[in-house]
Amino acid sequence: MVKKYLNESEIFIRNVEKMIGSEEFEKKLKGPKKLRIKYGVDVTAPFLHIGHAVNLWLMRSFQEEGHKVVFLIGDFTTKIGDPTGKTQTRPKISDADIKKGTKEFIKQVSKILLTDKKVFEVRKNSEWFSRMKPAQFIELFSNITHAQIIQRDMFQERIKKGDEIYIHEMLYPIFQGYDSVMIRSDATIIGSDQLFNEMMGRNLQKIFGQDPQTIITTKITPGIHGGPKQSKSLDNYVAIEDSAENKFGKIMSLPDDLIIQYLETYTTMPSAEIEKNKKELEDKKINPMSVKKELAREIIKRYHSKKEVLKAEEFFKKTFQEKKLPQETPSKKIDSSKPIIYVLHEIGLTRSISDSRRLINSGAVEFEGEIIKDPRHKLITQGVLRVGKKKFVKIIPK
RNA sequence: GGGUGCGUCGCAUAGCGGCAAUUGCAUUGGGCUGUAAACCCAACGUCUUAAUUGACUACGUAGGUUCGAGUCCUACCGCACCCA
Repeated sequence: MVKKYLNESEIFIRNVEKMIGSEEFEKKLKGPKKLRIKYGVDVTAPFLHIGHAVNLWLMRSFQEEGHKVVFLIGDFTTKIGDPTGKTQTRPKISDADIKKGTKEFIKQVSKILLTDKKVFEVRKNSEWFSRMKPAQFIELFSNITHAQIIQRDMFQERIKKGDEIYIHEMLYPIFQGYDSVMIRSDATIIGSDQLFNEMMGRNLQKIFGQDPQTIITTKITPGIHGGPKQSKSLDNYVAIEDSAENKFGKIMSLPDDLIIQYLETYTTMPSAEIEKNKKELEDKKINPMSVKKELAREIIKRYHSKKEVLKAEEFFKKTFQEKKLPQETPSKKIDSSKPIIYVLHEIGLTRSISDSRRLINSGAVEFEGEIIKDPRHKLITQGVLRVGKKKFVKIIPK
């Protein structure tokens, strides 16, 4: 156990779920050499939310002690397709896409990680895989047995159900594992879904005479509606790229019973203070809303300046608590001769004209604070159009 | 290879030949609130009309029977189970 390390570091205690190879890890940390931390990414989906950020903040804490994060782009393996996901499709991906994705990814990551060359290194796994000859691949595969691969729970499930397992899917973990060998990874911080693949890394590292990497998995919290973990497709995330205002709003819509969990996972608020909040919430001494505001401030300040945090809160107050309209909204030019029902659809506030009609009928459409009930109403003056609680567009008629 | 059953709006589910199609969840809007939960109401294919007016498109795919087909028939595709 790395009790020592764990006890010293709150970020560890709060966020780490499991650690494999902790003894070696502690030894290495005590040694003179700086560690190499593998961070494998799929740059075809350059999208990070605060759930991903938990891992990144951990990496950051290592960087601050001089350890290096190796940002590993799985460009070669992307072409195979990771069976971890549900989809079987293998999109063809061009070098240009990879370049673009990498740039975007690093932009988002740099909100958290240091990108100084001393502690940040970018690599691609095509560097080694695309140079390997068939014979070398066979040689690599000969290190791993069938039984080792199919013990993976996902494969077991498929076997039970009588579903197919394709050869390339079985090879994927080997590729990902070999990456650890090639970059001489000392540790990697991952979500538990990647555990199997990274274990393969340990296997291969041992075979190739290296110290196996330590695997650190982090705890997962539910998405902002309380259900499953944050993901893009479920639209239940707070993205790193979201504006401060947006982050604030999303956090305020969080169910009450997640407040404490979110404080622990996504903020650096001292544990003692969290404990205090928890108690006061339980005893109903404090309004959950005010704790939630605190939560929002704490999360946002990790990604934005103090000024922006204040601005976001101000925005929230004005817009939602005092029901005033926000000053800053996207603006769109519209054709003033068209009835509102069409305009709504054209500027993307509604799905279809029928949808516009429904929303108008249910009183969801407001212009400058006045509910519009007539679908044929024409917008001839400039102003803010609002649909539902959250959608605003400033319109400029012409 | 042979047999049986099944494929319906995101998921799940109903549908004796007259159906834009039931119900639950999810979603969206309104109310109550703290852009929380719970709760109440409503909507939930597209376009059109002053108006549920009118039209078009939908029940795995393609044909057929019928005034009329999600519902019956045939073939195909996909899925599940059983036999070999």
